[in-house]
Amino acid sequence: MVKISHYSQLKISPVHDLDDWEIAVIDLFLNAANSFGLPKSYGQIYGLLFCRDLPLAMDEVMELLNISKGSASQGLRALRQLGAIFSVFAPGDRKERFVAEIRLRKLVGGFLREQADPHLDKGVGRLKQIETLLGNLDDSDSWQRGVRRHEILLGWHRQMSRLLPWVKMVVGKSDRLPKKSSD
Amino acid sequence: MVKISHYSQLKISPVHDLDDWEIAVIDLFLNAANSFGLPKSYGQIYGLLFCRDLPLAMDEVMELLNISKGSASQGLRALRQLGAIFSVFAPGDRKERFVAEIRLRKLVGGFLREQADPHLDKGVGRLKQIETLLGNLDDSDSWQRGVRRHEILLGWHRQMSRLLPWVKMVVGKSDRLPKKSSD
DNA sequence: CAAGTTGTTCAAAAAAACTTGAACAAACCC
DNA sequence: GGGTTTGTTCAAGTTTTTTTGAACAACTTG
Repeated sequence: MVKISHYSQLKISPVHDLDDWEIAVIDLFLNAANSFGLPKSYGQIYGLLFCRDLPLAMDEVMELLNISKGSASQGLRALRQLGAIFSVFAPGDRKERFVAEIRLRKLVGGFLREQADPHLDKGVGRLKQIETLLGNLDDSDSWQRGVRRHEILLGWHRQMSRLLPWVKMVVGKSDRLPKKSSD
Repeated sequence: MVKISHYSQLKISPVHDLDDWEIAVIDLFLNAANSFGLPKSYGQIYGLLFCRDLPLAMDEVMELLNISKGSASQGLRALRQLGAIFSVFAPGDRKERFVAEIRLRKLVGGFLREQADPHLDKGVGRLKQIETLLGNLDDSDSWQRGVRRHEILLGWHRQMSRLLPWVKMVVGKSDRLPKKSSD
C-alpha cells in the first residue's frame, strides 16, 4: 500500500501552463542572466515573472520552471535585492508573491548599484594596498614603473566612477513605450 | 651520466622576477577579469603585461605566472582579439612578444564590441522568434500579454543600442593622465 | 632533412559555479 | 501542543567552465 508521504499532494499536475512565447522569453532571460554573470535560474525566474501580469508565489515559480525549492528561494531573494522584482502580499494570504520590475532604468540602476559599485569600492582598497607596497620600495626602475601604473589605475578608477552615474541617468530617459503614458 | 632531455635548458630559474606591487596589480586584474566574466588567467596575463614596459613573449608569461602553455596561448589570443593587448615583433627574432593596451577607451571599446554587441545582435533574432510564436496564436489573454511584453523588449533593445555608443564615446574623454600628453 | 624552436589544439583533469533536497526555523491555526 | 504552511540554509551532488600538458603542425636553420 502506498503511503502518501506527508499530506495529499493531489494536483492535476498543472505544470506547463507556459505558452510557447513565454518559454522563449524565459529562455531569452536565461541567456541574458548568463552573460551578466548571474545564475541561469535567476534569469528564468525573472523571465517568468516578466511574462505574467499577476504576482506568482514561490511554489508556483518552482512548479512552472521545474526548479528546486532552494533555487527558487535564493533566486527570488537575490532578484529582490537587485531591485529586479518585488513582493506583494495578498490581503489575508500568508504567501509572499512576486512581480517583475519592468522599468529598464530601475533594472540597470539596481544592477550597477549591487554589482558595479561594490567593485569600484573594493578597487579603492586595492589601490591603497599597491600604494603601500610601493612605499616599501626604494627608488628604482621597478618603483618608477609601479608609480606610473598606480597613477594610470587611479585615472581609470576616476573615469569609471564618473561613467556609472551617467549610465544610470541616460538609460530610460524615454523609457516606457510611446503609447500609454502609464508609470 | 645525465642526458639532458632535449637541449641544454640551462636557466638559473629566473622565475619570480615579480615585485610585490606587480603581484598585487596582477591579482587586481585577476579579480577584475572574473567580474567581467573572463577567465582568471586572462586577467593575470593582462595584469602582467600592464605592469611591464617591455614586451613579453609567451614563454616568459608562462614562467612568470606559472601557468600552462595552453592557458598562455589561449589567453594571449583572446586578449588580442579583445584589443586588450597587441603583439610586436623584435627584428630578427622569431618570437612574438606582447604589450598591454592601456588606453581605457580602447579597452572598453574592445570589450563592448566583442561581448555586448554580439548579444544585442542575438537579441534581434530572439525577438523575431518571439514575434513568430505570437503569430501562431489566436487573439487571447495570453496573446495580448505576449504582444505587450514583446513591445517592452523591443524598447529595451533600442535603449541599450543607444547606450553602448555613448559609453564608448564618454569613456576616456580625458583619458591619459594630466601630465605628459603622450599617446 | 634532422634537430630545434614557436605556437596551437584538444581530451582529460581540476576547479568553480550552480542546483538540489532534506533538515530546520518560524509562524499560523485549530 | 500537534499538525500544517511558508520559507531559509547548507552540505552534497551535478553541471559548467577553466586549466593542463602531451601531441601535433609549421617553420627555421645548420
